[in-house]
Amino acid sequence: MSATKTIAVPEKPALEGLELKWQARWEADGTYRFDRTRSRADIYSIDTPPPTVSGSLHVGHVFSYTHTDVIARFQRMRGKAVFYPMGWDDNGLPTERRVQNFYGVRCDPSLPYDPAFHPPEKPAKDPISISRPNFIELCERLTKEDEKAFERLWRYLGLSVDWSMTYATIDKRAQRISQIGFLHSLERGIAYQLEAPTLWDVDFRTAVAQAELEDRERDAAYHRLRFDRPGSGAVEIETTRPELLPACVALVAHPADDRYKPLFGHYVLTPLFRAKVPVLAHELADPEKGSGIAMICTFGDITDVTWWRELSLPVRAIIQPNGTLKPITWGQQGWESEDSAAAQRSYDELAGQSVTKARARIVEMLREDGSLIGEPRPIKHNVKFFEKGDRPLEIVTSRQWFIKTMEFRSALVERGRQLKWHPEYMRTRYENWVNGLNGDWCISRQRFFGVPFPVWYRLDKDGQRDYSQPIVPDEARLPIDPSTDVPDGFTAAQRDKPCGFGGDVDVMDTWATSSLTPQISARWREDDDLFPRVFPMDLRPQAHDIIRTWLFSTVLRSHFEHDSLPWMHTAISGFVTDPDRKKMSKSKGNAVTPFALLEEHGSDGVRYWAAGGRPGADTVFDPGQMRVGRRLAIKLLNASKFVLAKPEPVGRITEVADRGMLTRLAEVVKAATESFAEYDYTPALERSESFFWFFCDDYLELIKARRYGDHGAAGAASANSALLLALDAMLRLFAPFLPFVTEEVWSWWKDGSVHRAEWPAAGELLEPIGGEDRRAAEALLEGCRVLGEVRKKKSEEKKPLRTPVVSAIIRAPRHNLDLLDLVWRDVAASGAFQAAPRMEESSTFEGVYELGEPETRA
RNA sequence: GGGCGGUUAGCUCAGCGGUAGAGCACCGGCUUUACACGCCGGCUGUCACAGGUUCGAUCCCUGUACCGCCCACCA
Repeated sequence: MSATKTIAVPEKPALEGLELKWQARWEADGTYRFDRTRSRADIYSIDTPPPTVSGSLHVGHVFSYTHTDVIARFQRMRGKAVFYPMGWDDNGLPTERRVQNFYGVRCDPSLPYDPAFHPPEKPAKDPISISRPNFIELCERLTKEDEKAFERLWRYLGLSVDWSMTYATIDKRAQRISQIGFLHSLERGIAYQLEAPTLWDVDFRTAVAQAELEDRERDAAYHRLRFDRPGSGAVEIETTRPELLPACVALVAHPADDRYKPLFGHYVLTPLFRAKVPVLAHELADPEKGSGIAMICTFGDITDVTWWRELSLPVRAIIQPNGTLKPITWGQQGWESEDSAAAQRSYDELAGQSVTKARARIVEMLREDGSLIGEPRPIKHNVKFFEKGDRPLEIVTSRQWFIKTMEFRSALVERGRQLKWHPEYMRTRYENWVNGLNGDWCISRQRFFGVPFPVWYRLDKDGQRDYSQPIVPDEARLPIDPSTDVPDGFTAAQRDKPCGFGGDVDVMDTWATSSLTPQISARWREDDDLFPRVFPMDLRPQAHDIIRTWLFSTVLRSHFEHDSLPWMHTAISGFVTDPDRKKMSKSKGNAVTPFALLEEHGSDGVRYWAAGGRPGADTVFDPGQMRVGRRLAIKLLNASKFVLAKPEPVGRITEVADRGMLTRLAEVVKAATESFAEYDYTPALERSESFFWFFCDDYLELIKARRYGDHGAAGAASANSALLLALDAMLRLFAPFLPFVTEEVWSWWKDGSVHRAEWPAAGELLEPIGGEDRRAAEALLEGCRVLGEVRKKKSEEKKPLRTPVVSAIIRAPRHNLDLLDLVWRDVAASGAFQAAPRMEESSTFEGVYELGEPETRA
């Protein structure tokens, strides 16, 4: 504990300005600096979520980052050296999109770098095309500014981050570690490259991963189409995507479906295009759906991919990366038709069109042709979208990098079971996700602002790339950019020349970097002293929406790379919801600017509201709770002022009320410590808070007169000593939640920071009174009960509280009367009893109080 | 379709085998030498519904309904 210094209490304590005052002091004093000389057992390390800097922070961030900070502060006070870095997620699509809009530019990788380029003051109407290096410069420039704004907010909120340890997911270290991680995966055979049907966003023109999908309900329609059977009759199928008819390669029905059994192995002709396609059997076909027989196209959805693979079908791909239908010459290899000329005529109407336009056109043609049976039947159904995208995903065949996940699913579930989840039930989300994986993790993106794949390919004499044996750099060279760096043994002049080399043009999925945040912040393969001190880490805090992405991928990478979990605990925050239970978000227009909130309610007030959200629980945005928190902080100022106003004399704690109060506080300390240790910070706050209000409203009122010396020096000394002990402990109990006000009060009478002080222990409160005093605690409550009765009486008679009680009869069981006797002098003083009451033994509780006239004051 | 949470006072939530709790809101009072950014007091509930276990259920079990979320191969 810090030494007591000269007490200096401000005349009018206030919350205003505490945020700026104390964040500056903490920075100057290095209060939250990580001590890297400590051993692993004495360190508590946190894998802080790097917020996406290309958006603004919203109240949800304030909420969940407060949870982490509360835990960090508790661990620090328990004597741990807390490793609490901050990262910025500036890598990836959100930044690209923001840069495009902010500066009015588009990246065109075919353009050369222009060193003289400056973006216009205001974005032009039509986007300016700029080179990839110019584009990346703008990304870096804008994210730097965003990061500054974020840091300002975090400091104002009071996050006890060590600001000397920041990282960004696009910085050199993150690039290097991402590339090392990738090369290790390549060596281990975990990473592989494949040309295959891939989920594809036609607006961003990139592959995306399963984890980045979301379902959205869209209007669609069933179109019933007739496929002729050469020679005899026809088959009718239903489809929501008639524009994919030219890509149809087969029909499929369930093997047990008697309606279609006779057709299996036979051929039918597609309408308009007259392509001969087989009728096949597969168990995924659902007899209940549509007509019970479906057309397989390459590719309309993931089921098509499964059928195509399992039934060994050919490819007839028509969707181009930009989402339009590609030109086809009918009659050639792979595009056979019974009537190529007619097929060509029909298809020419569609080629070059977007999916939507092609659909409208083909429906007209099918109607004219007579192949459309009846009219389309409108339905609503769920369609897969890239979570950041605006148009439904397509499936496009392309060459991508993958990380194996499918064959490790059971090992990954097992890792999830080793991890301690807070709350426990969030583990189910993880297991659902792992068990539901339907393909390996696609980690390559056809974008610009990301970590490049550190590989090159040899070109043969025709200039064709040899993907079978990528050229990789030594680890010492990393990070590299294969589009500008040259592999060993080649010269720059050989780039993209026959018999020369070419660089991989893709960048990594942002999660391929984010999945390594523990390694990045712990400086893996760079600082061999630091890494083992903090890794595997203690805590991963995050929100539940990214269990399937960030949490999963981090567990995966650590499993392969270190054969361990990346951390022991994960604390999952809920969302902030608006009063209608909807998630608050910018896109829904209901988000609130966090800085304004902090200024209005004070950071401590906002933190108080946030700390009321238990791990995992969605929490309603509630300014009312922020006001309650602010009130609590103000109360702390004033109660502390009272305690510190006259802290003399001190001495032995002999009075029953004082001993009872300390006994009760010790219980609170024990309970708070236990729940905090289980990452359940909310009850710790609740218990502390309710004790504090009891302390102010009842205990202080009870002992006030004695404390002023009305009953002699010994009584005053007992009160003062108990008050000081209690205040000291309460400030520390509140310090993780209300860092500003507790530090302010601490500074009035102690050296050093409350945030470096030791977490309170029950013993420090009980030792001065010779151990727990249960009887005193009960007596204190008994005194409060009588005091409450007197207050009620005065309130009912609408008289001031200082109105004297001229006579009283108190009826209660013997036991209670004895207890009351122990604290009677304090009760009499605070209740303004003018005479001793008549105590009557009774099995029930009753108090009869006769009030006098309040003294008129001069 | 599978799963996970939830349903307690007007609102936000705690409690989780022994006669229902807090804060906010509301109503009524009070210049009380820490605080009017305050203090005191009051009002408010078939603890979603139906069964079961138990001496006793808001709490445990089964089912139902509704709300939120996650997952799924939604032609």
